[in-house]
Amino acid sequence: MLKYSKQTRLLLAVDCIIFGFDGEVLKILLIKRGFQPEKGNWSLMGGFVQPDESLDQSANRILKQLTGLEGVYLEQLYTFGQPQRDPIERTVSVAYFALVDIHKYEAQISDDYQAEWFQLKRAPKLIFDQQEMVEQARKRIRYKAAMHPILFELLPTKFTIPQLQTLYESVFNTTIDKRNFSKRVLATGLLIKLADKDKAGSKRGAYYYQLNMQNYYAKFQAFMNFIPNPDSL
Amino acid sequence: MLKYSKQTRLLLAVDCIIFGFDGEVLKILLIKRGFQPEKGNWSLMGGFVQPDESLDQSANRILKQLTGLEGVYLEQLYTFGQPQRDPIERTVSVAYFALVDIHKYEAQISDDYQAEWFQLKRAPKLIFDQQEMVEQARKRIRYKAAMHPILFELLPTKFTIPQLQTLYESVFNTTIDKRNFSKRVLATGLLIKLADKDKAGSKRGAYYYQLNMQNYYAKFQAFMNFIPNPDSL
DNA sequence: TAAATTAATTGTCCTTTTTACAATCATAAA
DNA sequence: TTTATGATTGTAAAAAGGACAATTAATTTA
Repeated sequence: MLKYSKQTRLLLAVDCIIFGFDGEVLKILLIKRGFQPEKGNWSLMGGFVQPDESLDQSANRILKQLTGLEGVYLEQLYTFGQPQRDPIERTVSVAYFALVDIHKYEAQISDDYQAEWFQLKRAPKLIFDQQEMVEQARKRIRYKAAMHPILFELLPTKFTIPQLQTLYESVFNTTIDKRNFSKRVLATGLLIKLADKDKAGSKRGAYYYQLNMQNYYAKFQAFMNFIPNPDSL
Repeated sequence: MLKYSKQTRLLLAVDCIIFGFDGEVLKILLIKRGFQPEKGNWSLMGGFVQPDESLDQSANRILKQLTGLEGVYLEQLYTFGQPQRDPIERTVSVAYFALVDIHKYEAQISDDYQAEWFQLKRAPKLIFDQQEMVEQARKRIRYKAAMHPILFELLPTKFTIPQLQTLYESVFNTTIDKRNFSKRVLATGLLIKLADKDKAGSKRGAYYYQLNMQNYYAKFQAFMNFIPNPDSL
């Protein structure tokens, strides 16, 4: 037996929703699409799955080709397959999302590629069904971040607790009591206090912390509750 | 512009992992594969995505064609795309999982189709990477069921609290204190106590309950915690 | 040099939730 | 009537969560 001869073959694409944090607000990375249709319009990083690569490989390749990003947190999100989602030809797209510390890759991205960070709230309209993809990705990171320590992927190696809190407040579009937040975060045993301070944000300076990688990997699948009232995810 | 002319097209399949509960243990539905390769071996319900149907439609069609099941809880799980997962020809498969009350469809399935229920723990080896699909599906329902009232989809309209507890214990492979379990479940406001009893399980009989559908749909996306120590998902 | 400013850091009390734990009830069978 | 079986219900202690504000460290300003 050689082939499933009577079946129809389809185009398969990968689209990547890349979230980034700069210390202030949550952003997504968009690119000016390089081919027709919709050439020149803002879109997610996308491309077609090649015959010899897995989906994960495809997502990583596309990410690297279009942005230079490598080794970032990347996770399959959902597969979108409405027959008419691409007007040119039926294309099923496997969406991935990535979490990136913006500053870490700042120079690289802006110099070499036509990609640009947009505030998630103020991003331009996207092509095809990509708006829906972004919305699902946003829901997913809220969902995961409410229980798993996933948001650390968006921060630099050294970070302060106020920075961490700003990130959570940004992702969940809420405000959290400072005392309760630091109490909870420290109680996880995920943070190691460092000797030096970040003096950028205040006169007094805030102590840097880094992840306890042992505990981080051990607790990554565990449940925790960083968010006060997670009913509204 | 007519087509993305230079790209390779792939076969796209859908595979369905169907979980069922009979009041005792958690089961999955398998079928004897009807075509080569691996014809006659136990496999998930699968088929190729047709040119004009969405992925959800494809999953529902395949489910109905192979088992007669219709209108059951069906959710996209993950997309599997290792290049060599199908030895005949590269096929990417979008996996779905379904939750079914076994007794409700018992006659239908056994009479009309070559499908059979197996205890999840004692299921035969499956073809290709379907073992991995089942494992992922098992993880997913644990994950979801720990917070969302999804397991009611596995029960008949009328059920007792001991039945519900057996289901949870079966899915999570654990034991739960009876008093605490019923306290929690009743506290959700999801259950309506009925007047009649199920006398099958005991002399005294256990009161039937049914879902309060209002609250059910309202709370389906909400977080709740049915499982004492959900660290081990 | 002192005062003012700014953000970081820390603690307590109260409420709610979770957990551990066992006696009683209803019914059919003996 | 007694017995046996599973269903039902309650309480106290512990843990977690939530509301709430004063103090500290360092720079900037007066």
